[in-house]
Amino acid sequence: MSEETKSLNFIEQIIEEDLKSGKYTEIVTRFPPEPNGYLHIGHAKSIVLNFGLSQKYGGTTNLRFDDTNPIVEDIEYVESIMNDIHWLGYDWGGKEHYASDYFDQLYEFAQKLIKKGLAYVDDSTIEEIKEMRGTPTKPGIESPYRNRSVEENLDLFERMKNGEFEDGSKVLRAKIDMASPNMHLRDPIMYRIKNAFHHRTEDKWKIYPMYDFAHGQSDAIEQITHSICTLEFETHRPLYNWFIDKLEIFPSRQIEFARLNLNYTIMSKRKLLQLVEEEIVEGWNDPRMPTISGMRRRGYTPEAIRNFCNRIGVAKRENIVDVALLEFSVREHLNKIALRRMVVTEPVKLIITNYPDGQTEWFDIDNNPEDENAGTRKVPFSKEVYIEKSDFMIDPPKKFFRLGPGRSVRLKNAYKVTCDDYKLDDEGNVKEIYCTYHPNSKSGQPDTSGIKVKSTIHWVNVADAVPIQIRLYDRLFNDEAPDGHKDKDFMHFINHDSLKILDGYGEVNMKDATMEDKFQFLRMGYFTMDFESTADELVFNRTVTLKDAWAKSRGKK
RNA sequence: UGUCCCAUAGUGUAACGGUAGCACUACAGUUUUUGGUACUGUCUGUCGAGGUUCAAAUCCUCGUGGGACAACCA
Repeated sequence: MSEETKSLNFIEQIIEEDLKSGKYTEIVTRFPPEPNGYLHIGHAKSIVLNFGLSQKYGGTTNLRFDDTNPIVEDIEYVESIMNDIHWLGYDWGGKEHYASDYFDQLYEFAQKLIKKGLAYVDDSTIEEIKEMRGTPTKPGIESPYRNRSVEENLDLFERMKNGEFEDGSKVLRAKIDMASPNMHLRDPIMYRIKNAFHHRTEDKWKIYPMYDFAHGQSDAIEQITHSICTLEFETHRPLYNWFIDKLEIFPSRQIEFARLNLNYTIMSKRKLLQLVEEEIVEGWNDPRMPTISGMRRRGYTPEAIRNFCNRIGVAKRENIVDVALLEFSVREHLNKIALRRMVVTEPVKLIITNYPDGQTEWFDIDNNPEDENAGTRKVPFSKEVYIEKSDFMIDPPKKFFRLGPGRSVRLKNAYKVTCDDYKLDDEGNVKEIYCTYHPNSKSGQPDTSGIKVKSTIHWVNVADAVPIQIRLYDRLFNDEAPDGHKDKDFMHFINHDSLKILDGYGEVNMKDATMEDKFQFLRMGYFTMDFESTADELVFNRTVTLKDAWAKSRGKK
């Protein structure tokens, strides 16, 4: 709430001016997805922007499905989209809108333009229209059908609607300027004939409006004050305004901002679909996908995604945001809410030779040192525990703080132990580690052992260890800009080691985990329970690693 | 040989004619029973050339670089 933190993006500035000048007393924004695919993190930016604006300034945000192309759209997508938006924490007042709700109104708008002599039916083929349009540097030429009479146009247009003509045989065009330097003003197509089944209007319509003759008009009908879209629609704006002007409808204002790009990530719906179809990933909700559903399954929280979207800002310049910022945003949130648990991902058995056979101690351990309200849990400890394979080295370098022959370490919340010996299996891997423990180093009590340790490691009691499948996800692409190469396809940069599955053990409390619970597996990262978990084996997805100075310094060598 | 948009540390984003700041990253250090967290510090920036002005990241001109536009897609 402090004054000095007030720094507005350019859209907020526009809105504040409109509010201050009295142009509007409250604002109406909209989020207008086409129901032809799943939402991804790029959509999240738009959602957070639009809903955030109406929350901040007072007003509403409509959810409107831009369903003007029945060929590619489906009810399945409208449901997933609504689900994702709700999960992100936004609500659209219970009633979603559809461009298809306005088809009758749009038809009347078109008739109005025809009557004004500003629209005409064109019988040219798709190729002819393309040919006559010219190029950005060469003016187009006018269609021979351009000067039909109002009566003829009205009649033809009605017959188009009635289904008298074949797909592609006619279109309705706005009569503007075939020589305009803006291609979108060269008599843009308003309606095309499609004998297709629409998921909502079913067989009612044989003609469907194009984006340019549906979007702005829908905005006007809903009295959207600020219609926020991405940069590629910039050149559509003159047409958007032309229709408002000629139709004399509510003057929504289109404002464009730069879409989100993330390094090591692709955002194109088409390419994401390819990953799904070629089974590079398991589906739209694969935890490696940048889709909302994928990130949810990966363990991201709505808060983290919202914070990320607010942090990246809104501007008009092209940008490529570092995924590190996304990862920071989840860690930041998960650090505060995730319960700590001890889970060993690559188990090696550690046997405490001087610990009494058959004895078990139960320690009270904090669920989350960052949150005193998180309470404690009881964790058993006895003679045999599992520790992480990577926490022991036969011949450790001097910067290695963990266990090795003759070295000591603290078992988290338990005792300090000193390694006396180890045993290898047939392949030369460490199979068992033998230690003595120091009873007077018991956690929570004055430590009189005199033993110095350089690190504390996590462990899991063997007797009641819970088998856990651990899915470690890495980035899907090895290249920072997988779709930014002219000579190489993005598929060339697929990281084929993006999923590693391990079978580990969790402390006894892991039995109580339920779907989508968030944990920090101590020293390993943040994890969430996957819906593929069964009674026999719990499955956990790694959302993100902890920052790991040790791993990083090793990686450099 | 078009029209439109854009240009600030490595990345993202502020500064609206008056001290170039914030976050992330990277690197150092302090604390730590997580090599986590927290905290401290360091490195690094106004695309170029002119002009206007007491004063320019900001306004103007010209360059340079990047992007969008030629679906009966959105």
